[in-house]
Amino acid sequence: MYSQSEENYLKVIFTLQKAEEAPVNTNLIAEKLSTKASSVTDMIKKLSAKDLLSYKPYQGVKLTETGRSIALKVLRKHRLWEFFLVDKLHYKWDEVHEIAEQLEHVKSDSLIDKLDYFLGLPKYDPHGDPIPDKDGNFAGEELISLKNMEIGERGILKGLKDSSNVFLKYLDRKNMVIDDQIEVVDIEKFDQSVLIKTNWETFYISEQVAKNLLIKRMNDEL
Amino acid sequence: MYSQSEENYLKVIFTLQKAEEAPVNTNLIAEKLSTKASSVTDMIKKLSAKDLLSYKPYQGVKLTETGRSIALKVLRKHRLWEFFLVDKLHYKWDEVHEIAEQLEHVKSDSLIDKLDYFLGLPKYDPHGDPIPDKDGNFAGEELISLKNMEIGERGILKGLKDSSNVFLKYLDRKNMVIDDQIEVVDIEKFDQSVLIKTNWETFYISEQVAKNLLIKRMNDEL
DNA sequence: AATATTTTTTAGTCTTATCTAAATTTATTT
DNA sequence: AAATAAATTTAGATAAGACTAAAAAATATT
Ligand SMILES: [Mn+2]
Ligand SMILES: [Mn+2]
Ligand SMILES: [Mn+2]
Ligand SMILES: [Mn+2]
Repeated sequence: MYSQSEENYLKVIFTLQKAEEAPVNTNLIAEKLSTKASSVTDMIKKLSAKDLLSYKPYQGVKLTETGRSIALKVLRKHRLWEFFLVDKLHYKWDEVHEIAEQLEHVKSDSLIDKLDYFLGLPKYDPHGDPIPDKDGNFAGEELISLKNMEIGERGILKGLKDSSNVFLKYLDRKNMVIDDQIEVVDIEKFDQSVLIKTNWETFYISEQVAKNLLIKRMNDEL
Repeated sequence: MYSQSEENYLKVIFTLQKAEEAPVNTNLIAEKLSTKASSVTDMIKKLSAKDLLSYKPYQGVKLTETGRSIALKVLRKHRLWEFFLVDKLHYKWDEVHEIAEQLEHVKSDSLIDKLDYFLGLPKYDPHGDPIPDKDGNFAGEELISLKNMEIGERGILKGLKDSSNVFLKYLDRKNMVIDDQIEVVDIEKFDQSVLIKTNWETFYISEQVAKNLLIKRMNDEL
């Protein structure tokens, strides 16, 4: 069994490792966990001694297979609980993260699989993030940032790069939800803002917003 | 916000205080929490400094109103989660306590009320223990121990004094569940064992078992 | 190549919650 | 009323996880 703190480190390192390919550095981890670099070094040593990650001083860390599989389990729990909170308790998508941060640490071999079944084996959490299954396999669709789409292309909003509450609330105000169809109508040369057309309206979003929307391209042949 | 440890102390002191009326003594708390008396003294001082209980050295402790209301909240959470685990995830009643011990410490003002509503505002947990409502009010029925019933009396099994897994499994083997009707057919003079009649069979239970079954008397006029 | 800056690690401290062993207080016997 | 036993508290230690300040290593700049 691993402590809450250990689990949080593994989870954060996993997501950082996913984003950048290189070894994950101390300061980044510290920032994501709102702690200090020295604390990170301490914990890194502990996790390294337990063979959950490999670590060369000053060279950053990389999860081992064991470390990765623990991180995936925590992520699975986090996302399933988020789904539960939204789908069954009718929370809004910007209200569930903090609660899931706590629920993800509940220890029980059977609990999460029973919850998964109860929820109908969902594939994505309320923010469009894929939920790893029992064996740690993701629903692997390659999503691209809306920023990388060209004029005329269409796709479906499937996930978010940024899931901060302030961004979630912005999307709420724009009435944008996961699974919306989106078409790129125009891209403003000056500031890279994007004119998009949803099922209901056509409006501009900033480059920063476009960057954080993950789209599943629609192949027009289907 | 209170730590898990603080919440566990308050909860245990509350239930002990309920059983015996006198101030709760150190050793009892230590035993219930599987810890040492010296640790209990330490924590007691901390809780006393926070005005959650009153404490005179060597004289045991008594919860303050604040302490009591926190204990009730924890109990409410514990029992609602147990209900969720049995009713929605289909756990058996002897499998839920350990998981609920963890879930009861999840912090969120809205979560437990939403869960309560989702579950249909249940009044009793799977072991027949009353679930305090939002304002800390119990469903107050006075239950009596089956041991105190007389020959010929009838009643309904509504709760257990002992909810240990070994007892719960015993009841499973006897096919006894909450809300069963029970009639006292005879009481053996020699060892106080009780011959009871349920809807399906008639059989003997030991005095010790009788002591731990809580019955709602059936007033025959209704 | 030498210097300056940034990143990371080490050293030492703190808090929370435990523990063991010893001292103290209260309760029970003789 | 002593003496003995039991319950409780104190004293001192330990472990996890965090922090600040200082040292060391790696990068970047002149
Ligand atoms: Mn989240
Ligand atoms: Mn999410
Ligand atoms: Mn329980
Ligand atoms: Mn219960």
